[in-house]
Amino acid sequence: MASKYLHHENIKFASLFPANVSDANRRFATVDIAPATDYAGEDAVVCFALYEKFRPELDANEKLKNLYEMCDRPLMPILVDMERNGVLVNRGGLQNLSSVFHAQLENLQREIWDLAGHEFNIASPKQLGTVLFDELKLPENKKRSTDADALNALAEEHPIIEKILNWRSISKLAGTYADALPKQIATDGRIHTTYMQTSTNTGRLSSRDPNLQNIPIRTELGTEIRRCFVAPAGRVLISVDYSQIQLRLLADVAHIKTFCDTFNSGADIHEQTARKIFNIDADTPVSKSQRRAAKTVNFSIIYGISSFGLAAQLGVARDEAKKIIDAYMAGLPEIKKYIDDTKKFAIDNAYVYTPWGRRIELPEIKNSRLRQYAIRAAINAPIQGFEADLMRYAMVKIANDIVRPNADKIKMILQVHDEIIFECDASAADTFAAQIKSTMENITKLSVPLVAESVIGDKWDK
DNA sequence: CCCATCACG
DNA sequence: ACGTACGTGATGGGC
Repeated sequence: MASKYLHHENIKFASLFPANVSDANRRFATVDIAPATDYAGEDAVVCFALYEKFRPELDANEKLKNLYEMCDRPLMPILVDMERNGVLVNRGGLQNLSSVFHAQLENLQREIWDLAGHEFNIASPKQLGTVLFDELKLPENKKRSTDADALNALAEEHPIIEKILNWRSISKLAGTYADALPKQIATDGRIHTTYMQTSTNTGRLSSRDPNLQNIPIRTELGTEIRRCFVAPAGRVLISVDYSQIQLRLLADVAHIKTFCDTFNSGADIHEQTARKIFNIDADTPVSKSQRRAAKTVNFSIIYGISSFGLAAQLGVARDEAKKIIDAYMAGLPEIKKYIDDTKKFAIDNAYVYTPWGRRIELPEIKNSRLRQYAIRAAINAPIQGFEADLMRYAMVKIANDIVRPNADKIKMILQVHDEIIFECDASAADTFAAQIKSTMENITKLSVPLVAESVIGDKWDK
């Protein structure tokens, strides 16, 4: 297959004609790619200033059209540029990791087979289930699941569990990244993903062939994969990400006074939440485990809470989780109102809006079997969708104001939902990083500050 | 081809 | 009584 970045027309079609895009979205594909400088001028600022005030006299279709003109259409040529730019990859680094991973997998496999008493395919959930539940007689869960949650619950039961978990995680890193990514490196030494602008329900982008929005970071070994994404000699990578953006947007969208106060004062939102749900006074320190639990609770709100789900996530009894939720809701009445109002709107209309007018369809809310799922999606959609609106507009503004006028010094190369990554001349990195951070923080004015953090390095390992 | 699993935000 | 956290994409197993 020819390198797609050499074929401009193919990139355009890859970006705009995703195979699975609905007919309703195919109109996007008919738009000519035009220079982004044609869009998002003063009109856009006025337009979004109106959105921020939720002006009821603005017609919803007019808002949607404006959002398209300001955020979605001008983003197309920017995504084309990002796909053409690609990201430089350290092929040798990935190959070294691959060798290390496969050696570790061999050793772990031998140990696992010894403990099981025979050879079997560890990657097969069916065969693994037979070994764990039938032969070793470990306690079964209801679906005989062998996923990480299920295995962690069995960790004390048998030494084989820890080794399987370890094998699984290394197998993932090897198969999906260390082995697969080198095959995607083009003749210029770079990986050129394809960004999908119309494949998510919320307005986020997605990335495929390969997906560069799920490069590992959460484990030490995973970070080694990420460190293989590099800058050429004399250049650096700048990563700028929004800090806790979804919780900030929830605070704004749902008008949660105490959240707004916390963010405006610069205090730690998860620590404040811990004080509320565990009733800790201002003079007593919040423990790490209390803060971690509070963080889980805050996220559970964004995703649509249930005491059962929270109990599973926190590893506590269901009535304990219910007590935590009750304490939380009692201290933050606006959250209950936001959830109730959003739920009612979604059930009545089968869609919800973001503050900037992006309309997110929820047809499954009419299906009694899928309704609960759709209600949780409805609670999350205005927040995740608003994040997407802000990111799209930030990308348009940064492309217009910073990247295009300095195309010889800086390129936008990646986007990962709340983060944008640039490659630029090392000598100019500090200046550009400050400009980008400022553009992102001032992309709109909300009742909470938006905070962005930048990291500069010769590798992508913020 | 679907499913289970797991990488990311 | 029921099921039970939002949004994605890639992989290998197994029918």
